[in-house]
Amino acid sequence: MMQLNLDDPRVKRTRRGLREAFVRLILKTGYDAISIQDIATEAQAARITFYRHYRDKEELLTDCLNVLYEELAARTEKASPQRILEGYSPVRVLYEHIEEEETLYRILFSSRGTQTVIERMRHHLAVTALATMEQSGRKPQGEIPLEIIAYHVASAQIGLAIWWLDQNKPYPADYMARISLWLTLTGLSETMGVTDFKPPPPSITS
Amino acid sequence: MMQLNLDDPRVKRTRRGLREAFVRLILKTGYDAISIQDIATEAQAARITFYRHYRDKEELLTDCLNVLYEELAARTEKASPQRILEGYSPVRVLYEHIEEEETLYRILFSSRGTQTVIERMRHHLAVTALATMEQSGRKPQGEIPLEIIAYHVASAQIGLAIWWLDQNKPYPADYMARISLWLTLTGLSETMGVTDFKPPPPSITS
DNA sequence: GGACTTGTGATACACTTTGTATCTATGTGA
DNA sequence: TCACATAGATACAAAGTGTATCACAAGTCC
Repeated sequence: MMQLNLDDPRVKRTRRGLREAFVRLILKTGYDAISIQDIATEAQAARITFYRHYRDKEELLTDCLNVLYEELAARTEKASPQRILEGYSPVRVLYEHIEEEETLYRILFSSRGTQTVIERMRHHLAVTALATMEQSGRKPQGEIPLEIIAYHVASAQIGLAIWWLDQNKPYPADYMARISLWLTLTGLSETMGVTDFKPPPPSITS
Repeated sequence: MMQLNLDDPRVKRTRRGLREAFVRLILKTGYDAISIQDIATEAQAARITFYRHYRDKEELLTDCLNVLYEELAARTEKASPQRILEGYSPVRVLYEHIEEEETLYRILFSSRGTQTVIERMRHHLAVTALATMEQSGRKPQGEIPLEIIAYHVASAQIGLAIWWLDQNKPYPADYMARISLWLTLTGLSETMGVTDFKPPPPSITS
């Protein structure tokens, strides 16, 4: 592909048009059903123009979603340790960003193919955790919905396992399983021996 | 598509052939590069045979990976609350299963398109968490690698956010952010008021 | 403003892939 | 062995892909 000058206003206009058209189409018909021609038509551009800018749909999608990563990364920078105390934790930044860019995040998170299986596994782990908690007959601090706790746990567990395999299993499976269980049970404060900072148990009102 | 008798040995043979051929090809060239013809050829079948069994690649992929979910779900059933004490936690089952079916899990977890962006976000959150922990100057219990803790936290946080959006935001973002932080810090034991059971801090030797 | 450069649009083409139809052959179970 | 369900071979229309060429329009620079 010949190099285009990304500062040229025509290039910027065209690319933005393609990105926006793509997002509209994904929301309307879903990723897989879209052809290059569809994107070009929706963006009121020639099909060949698409190929001048992107190799395929995948590349355009990445271009669309990269802004999310960059924005999030930039904002998270500012969430320094001290400011966590004031409520500026990276988690909060994440949630705020999702609210702002909800459309793009929906596309990002919308399960494509493989994802559905992971999703079902996570759901299963969550349901299992939920059952265990309900059987214990205890009530959570601050009336936190058990469902949330269950998905927190399941996400951490599946996610860590994915990381582990991705890293080519740098530790024994058995060791990982024990750590995973330990971390979900005791949390960071205990693990890191932090006693000075603890947020209040969250409630939906305060 | 006309219904096929899944008990017919010819059908079973054909489907297994297609599944196995597909897995081989994915590992060799990656999902996207594979055409239906490729799969049929690799499975030594006619292309039309593919269409008799699956609507498209996606459906075949799902068929390939469903066994993972079903196996995992079946095994997790057996991990009752009492047996967690003996080490039969759902997490352990997950890790063992991954070790057994490593090839399939690799395919399942291999990032397709959208996933890479989520992956980068998760990585960023992990790095942020890592930096915070390092700045604190504390050592974790039992010498747990900080990297693992970081990815545990990041996975839980991203995962819970995905769930939240998926459920159409049943709680305010602010509330979710506070819960997410609370859970990662304090863990299940404290949240659920469980004091009677705590596994020992994991070490790589024991 | 005028000349030059660069990006876009229109058209065309070869090629691949898809999804279906039709007919024949072969394996399966009663 | 016979009826039937499934697989293979071949063909075809339709859609999509990726590239080439040329004319035109929009930006840039003096």
